[in-house]
Amino acid sequence: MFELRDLPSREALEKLRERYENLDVTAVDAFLRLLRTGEDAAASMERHMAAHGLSLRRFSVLILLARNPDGLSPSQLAAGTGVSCATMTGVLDTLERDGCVVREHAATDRRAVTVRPAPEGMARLDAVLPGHYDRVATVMAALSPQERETLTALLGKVSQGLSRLS
Amino acid sequence: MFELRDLPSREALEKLRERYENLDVTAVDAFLRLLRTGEDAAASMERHMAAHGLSLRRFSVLILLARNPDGLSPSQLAAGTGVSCATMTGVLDTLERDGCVVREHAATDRRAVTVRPAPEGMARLDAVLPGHYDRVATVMAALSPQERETLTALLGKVSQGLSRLS
DNA sequence: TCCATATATTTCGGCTCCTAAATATATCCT
DNA sequence: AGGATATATTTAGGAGCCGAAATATATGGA
Repeated sequence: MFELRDLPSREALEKLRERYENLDVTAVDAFLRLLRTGEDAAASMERHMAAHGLSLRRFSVLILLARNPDGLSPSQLAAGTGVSCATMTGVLDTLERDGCVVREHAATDRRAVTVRPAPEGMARLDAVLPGHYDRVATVMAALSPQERETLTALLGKVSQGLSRLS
Repeated sequence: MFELRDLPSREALEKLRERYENLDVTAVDAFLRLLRTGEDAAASMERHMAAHGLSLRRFSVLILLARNPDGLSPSQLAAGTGVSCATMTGVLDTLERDGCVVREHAATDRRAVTVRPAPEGMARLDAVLPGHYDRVATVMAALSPQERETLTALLGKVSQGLSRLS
């Protein structure tokens, strides 16, 4: 048993290639490592957020609202954090229940809603951010400044590659 | 509005540092790029899997079972794919309902369950894998073999950094 | 004006994810 | 043997995720 959580070895991938000849070993290796590391990074952030009554998604919403104190619409927040409008409804329900945001009907367009930050939301952000930046610094301490630049650039190329799929 | 989905610019991060002096700009930049790319890669895979009646998690379970035709326990599958046992129960419910796996009580230990692959599960794997490997190759075509090695190595360092957090 | 079409948000049903608690079975110690 | 403890899995309850359908409101043209 060795796939995914324990990433497959090069030899295992070579063997799989006998069955699936279009399998590109170095490509799959890097891709699985990316999936795994991204998942672990997100899980680690999620744990820190949970200690302060937030989730990664609610945190992202509050970050956006901190920069836009006049409020944003649910659809802007959905686009800004990468989820569907239907999902954002549920996230905002939780944030509103906890007193982190306020929903108001927009003055001009009665279909639209304006979501504004509430003091509790900004307080949670202030409570969670210093520790968050500490943790990021700790994780990235394993890489030199030059290596961080390289990593950022290579991930950018992967993002470009992903956009070619659609 | 620019955070997270549109990653913040270097200037925006410099500005944030006035407020949070422990913010390490190159670290946060690389970390956010990692979160974003990992999420996009997973979402892209998820879409491909969905076209064949699978999810990323159910796919991972089937991959593990393909290499272990004699079956694995729910807890082994949970550990192998990185979720809790409680979550694995639900994943297996779906897979069993769809005829992709079979659950049997273990002969020796009546608490334990053995999950075995069923023909439908292996058929779905065969249907999904060639296209999957094609997609991975397409995404990674943006990187040279040398760059892929570098990316894998750098992500490995990030994983090490993550393990220092706990 | 009034209807068709477009837009903003929510609701609904299904899957996934978690922790904590419940259930069933093993095992170890006296 | 019998009871405490440990292990394997499931259940319960809450959050988040989606696409599709429902609801409410705007807007543009006949």
